Parts: sequence; C-alpha cells; structure tokens
Amino acid sequence: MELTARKKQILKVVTERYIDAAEPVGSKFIAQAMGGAVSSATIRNELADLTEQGYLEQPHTSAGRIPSPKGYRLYVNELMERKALTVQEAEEINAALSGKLGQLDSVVAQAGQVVSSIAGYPAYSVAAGKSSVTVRRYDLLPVDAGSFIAVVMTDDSRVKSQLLHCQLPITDGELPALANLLNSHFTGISAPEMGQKLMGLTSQLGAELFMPLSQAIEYAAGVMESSAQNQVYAAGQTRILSQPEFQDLGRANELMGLLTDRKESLPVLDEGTPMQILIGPENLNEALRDASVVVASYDIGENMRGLIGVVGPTRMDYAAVAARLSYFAESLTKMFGKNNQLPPKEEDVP
Amino acid sequence: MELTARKKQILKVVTERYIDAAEPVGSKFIAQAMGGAVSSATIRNELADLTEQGYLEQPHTSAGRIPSPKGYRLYVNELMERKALTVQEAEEINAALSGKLGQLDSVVAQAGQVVSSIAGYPAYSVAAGKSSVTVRRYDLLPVDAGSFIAVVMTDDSRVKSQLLHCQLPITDGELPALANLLNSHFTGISAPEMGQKLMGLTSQLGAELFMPLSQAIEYAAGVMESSAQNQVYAAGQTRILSQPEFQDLGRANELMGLLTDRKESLPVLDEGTPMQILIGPENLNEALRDASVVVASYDIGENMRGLIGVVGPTRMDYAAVAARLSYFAESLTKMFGKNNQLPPKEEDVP
DNA sequence: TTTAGCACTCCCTTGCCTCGAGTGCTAAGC
DNA sequence: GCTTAGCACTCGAGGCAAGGGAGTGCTAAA
Repeated sequence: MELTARKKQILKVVTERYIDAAEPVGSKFIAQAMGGAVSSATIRNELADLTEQGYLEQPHTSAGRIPSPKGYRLYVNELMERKALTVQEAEEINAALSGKLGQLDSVVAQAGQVVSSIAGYPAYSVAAGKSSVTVRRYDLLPVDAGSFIAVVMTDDSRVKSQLLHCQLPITDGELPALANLLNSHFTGISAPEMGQKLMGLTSQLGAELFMPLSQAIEYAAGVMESSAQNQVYAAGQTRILSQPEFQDLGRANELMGLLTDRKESLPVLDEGTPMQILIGPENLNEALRDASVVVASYDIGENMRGLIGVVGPTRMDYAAVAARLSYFAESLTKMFGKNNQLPPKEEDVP
Repeated sequence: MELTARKKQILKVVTERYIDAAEPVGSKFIAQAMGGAVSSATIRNELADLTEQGYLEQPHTSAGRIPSPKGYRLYVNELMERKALTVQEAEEINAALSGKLGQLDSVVAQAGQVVSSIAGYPAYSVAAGKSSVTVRRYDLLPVDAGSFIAVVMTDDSRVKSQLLHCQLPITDGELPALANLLNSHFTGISAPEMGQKLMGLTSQLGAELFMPLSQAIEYAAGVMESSAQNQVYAAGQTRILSQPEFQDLGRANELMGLLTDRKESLPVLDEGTPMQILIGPENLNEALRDASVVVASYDIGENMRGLIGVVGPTRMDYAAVAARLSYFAESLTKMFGKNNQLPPKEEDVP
C-alpha cells in the first residue's frame, strides 16, 4: 500500500538528516524540521508505523531512526530531488575534465580519479568493449637482422606494437612475405583458431620463418586476450576510511580489499541503462552488503562504452553523487562526440 | 662505544620476539630465551643500559621493552641472520614468477603483486629508466584516406603506436615523405626542440602535410613524456590493515593514502645499491615515519633497472622480507639475462 | 658482578553508577 | 478518529573506583 504524504515527508527528513549527520534521527528533530505543524508525539506514532513497514530501523530501543535499505530505495525512487549542480560545481568538473584528460591519455584511468574527487567517495572505471576482439591487420617493420617491430590493429581500431627478437636473422625480403601470410591467414579469427592454423603450417615453413611467425602470433593473441578482459581502474580508495561507518576495521578492510585487489567484481551496468543506484543488500557482492554503488555509463565511440562507478556507505549522498556523476558522464560523451580525434581507447602509456 | 656481546644478544632476542609477538618483551622472557644462564634481574640491569643508550624503548614504566629505530638499525646491520629461503619458499616464488609473468606482459606491474604476496606486506614497483628519452625512429602506416598509424621507437628500444586521424585526406605518396621528414629532423632531440623545429616548418609546408606531421610529433612528445615519468604500481595495500600497529585508523589512513594516491613519493633506491632497508624515521616521508621499507633493484637490460619495494610496520620481519625480496630480484635479473626475448619494458596491455 | 626480594607503577578489565536522549504507552483534548 | 501532553522505561555513553597482573627499579646480600 502507498504511504501517506506525511509519512513520505517524514521518511525524506529522516533520510536527508541521517545522510548529513550520520546519527539516528529523533522525533523531536523531525517535528521541528517539518515546521512544527505537528508535535513530536504524532511523529512518534508515524515513526512506529514506518518502522513496522520496514522503511526505518532502530539501532536500539532508545535511539532515533535510520533509513533501512528499503527506505533508501523509496527515497531514491520517489523522494529525492534531482539536484541541479551549482555553477561552481559544474566549473569544478569542467576544469577537472579539460585539465586532466588533455595531459594524460589514459582517459579511462583518469576518469576514475576525477570522479572520486568530485564525488568524495572511492570510484572505479572500466571500458566495456566488445567481448571478442580479433585482429584486423598486421604490419612488420624491420629493425635489424635479429629483430623487428610487430604492429597489430584490432577490429575495434586499437593499435598495439612491440619489438620482437628472433634467434635466426631474417632478410629484408622475408618480412613482407611474413606480413602477407599473417594478413591473409590470421585476421578475423579467434586466438585458438590462430593456434590451430599455426600448427598446420609447421611442416610447410622453415625454422627461420616459423619462429618469427609464431612470435608475432603469440603477441597478437596476447593483445586479443588483454583487450577482452576489461581492466578496472580504481581511485580514491582511502576516502572510505574517513566515513564513520567504516571506522570498524573489519568492514573497512573488506571493502578496501574489493577496491584494490578484487576490482573485477565491482558491479557493472546493463547496456541501455544510463545510470543505476545499488543500495546495500541490492548488491550481489557480499563485501558491498553495507555499501551502495552508483554506476553510470558514457559513450566513447566505436561501439564502446565507459563505465564509471562510485562506492560509498549506504548513507551516501545519493542526490549529489548522482547529479555529479551524470553531469560528468554526459560531458565525457559530448567530448568524445565532437572531438573524435581522441581515439576510442589509447594505449596506456605508463 | 661498542655494545658487549651479551647486550647484543639481548637486543637480538628482544627484536625477534617483538617482531613475532608485537608485544613488549619482559626480562623474564629474555632470561628464559637465553637459556637461563643469567637471571631476569641481571637482564633488567642490561635492559636499563640499553634503554639509556637508545636501543630500546619502553611504552610505559611497567611494560617490557621494544626496539627503537636505532635498535632495529643495529639489528639489521649486525645481528640479523641472513635467512636462507626454505625450498618450499623458493618453489613458491618460482611458481609465481613463471606462472604470472608468462601470462601478462606487464612485468613491472606484476612484480609488485607477486612480491606483495610473498612478503605478506604491501609492495610497490617502478621501472627506473633513463631520465631523458628521445625518439630513435618513426614509421607511418597508411590505414585509409583519413587516418594512419604512427609507430614510434625510442632510444631505449620501446615501441609505441597509435591510430591518428586527420581532417584532410593524405595520398599514399605523402606518407613516406612525411616519415622521411620525421626521421631526418625529429629524432634524437627533446620534446621542446621538436616543438621549435615544427614551428620553423610552418611556412614551408602546406596544411595537408603540416597537420598530420604535427599530430605525429605531438604523439611522440607524449610518449617521451610518459616514458620519463616512472609509473609506480602498488599492490596488496590492504595487508597493512591487518597489522596491529595500523589498527589506529589515522595511521592506517595516512599510509594507505601514500600507497594508493601518492605512490610517486615512495622511496627509490640509489643506483649501484642492490638493496636498502629504511627504518622508521630514516624515511624522509612523513607518512612513513612509523613504517619501514625494504627496496631492491633488478636489471631488465638496456640500461634499465626495475625497483621493487615492500612497506610494513617498523616491526616487520626484515630477515624474511629481505631474503625473499633479494631472491626475487635475482631471479628476475636472471630471467631477463637469459631470456631476452622479453623486451625491456613492454606496453601495458590492460 | 650477579641475584633474590620487594615495593612500586601502570595498564587493563570489571562492575557500578549516573546522565541524557529518545521511545512507547496512556489518557485527555479537539 | 486523529492529535497531544505527560510519564515511565530503556539503552548506550561516560566517569569512577577496585582488583589483578605484568614488569620494573632498587636494595642488600652472595
């Protein structure tokens, strides 16, 4: 059944006050915050109802109320006012965007840092690309008798390269032949298929051709593999340590572990959804049971999406974080839209 | 003045016991640990001396003694027995080396993770390269009318590449000419010099050549810059949270901040020194005043060194950490020595 | 120089008490 | 039937004293 308007207002007051002060909220405060139209006793009756219906919780009998995850959910869905950013906040984000991203090319990694600083909570960032990448073309560049450069371009337009050495010297004439072989037989297929084809060629080629060929293929397979698994970048992890709910070392430790060593299991966002808020137990991950996550996505062209998430206590300031995150995501999408000189995903220059 | 043999033995017992138990050590325990040759009262006299000389500290009047930084220093310099690794430990390290480093190419980043897990403390890792890198050669590969691949090889034999787009189409004939221009004028010089030369060419070239040229140069400058600043990788940061000395949130927070957000200011190792131990206040960094760092270096060919450090409480098990770290560093050096198919520093494939 | 003995210091834990915030309930009022 | 004043009750936080224990420093004797 639907809550009365007054109950909703009470829930809103409790939630916002608790987000602000991190302390249970009492009936007296609520009565006052609502303009004194009703007395604290009335509020107490309402609070008892809300508690019974599962929207509020009581740490102990003689304490005030705090929102339950169910309460937060209702707050986020219905009560929270979509905050507009102040001009100053928008300026801050713009400054962070133009300053940082121009300097360092690894947009995805930088995005995490920027968001963490504008949200005030730890943040993480992933580039959600195609799940299966194949090689579109190969180039081999001669360096000296014993070594050459392999350049691999994938079908999502990333380019990677590496210097390869071989035991036996190769003549200049052989390299174009090798490249031809690679481009005609080893493009558009998966890594295992590449392995099979290579096996099939063992007998036909001499060692002096086979060795550099297999090296190039091994390298290409490595590129394909590493493109498929999405690297997760996290930043600002220590910010959780200043949150009162993580003063307990055990809890902090669990979350820190997730944010530093098990980043891969941080929640991702379903395609098509621009933003999602996951509250406490809504997170499948055990370590996030007492935390909340706000995730948003942005477009970076060429069928790629960037994902950016903020992790905080369930008590986190959803309105502010959601507003900043969506502003940030939209700005990034725009940046990539008009300025597509920036390639979809660059090499991570360390 | 030199300490007597007995005082040294006492200091050794205190240090090792404290490393083990993280609790102040009393005279009774020491007497027992020394075989009962002397009584606890005698030990107490000696302890008073050692305390007065600054080798030991007393948390409060009625507590046992703990080593001071000066005490740790003497222990590390003279008393500590260089532990040989057990066969099992060596096996563990070998397994970690062969398993991990084959799979993922980013050796430096992986080294931090491996060391953290074998040492049981957080670890960090840097590739200390040449401070000023220049471009040795350029290659430009045509992709389509609007874009080409720029391949840049630096004088320390790293290869980086990127897809570049240009507004105006370029014909196939122009690309080799551009590459010639780059190779003849823009190799072996610094980024600012490159900028100047480029300015000098503004008038001589048409826009359809100037644009891609400046893009290629901008990219090369980015590669040079990012090679110069050494990226620091850290791993296992959360391990400090289980150390009793970092149960205090303030202290833990400070160190975590250093290990996640201010990694660049972690201590490095002077060239020529294979390993160094920095104890408590010997660290210049304020956040490491109550911590110790063990740093070692390994060779990765081509005038490059890798640096790998372990961060722990001053109470850390120096003998074990030093033994494992040096074994690890030596193994890595050997690996790079014999198997130089692995290039000095690869691109970080995410 | 070493040792036994002993008083002393200091921390840590436990139990007890008080204080204050906030509740739930009841009965009266609108 | 909803609202409100009043009041007893609950629970946690913080202060305080007592007791126990670990370990010391000092003294005097071997």
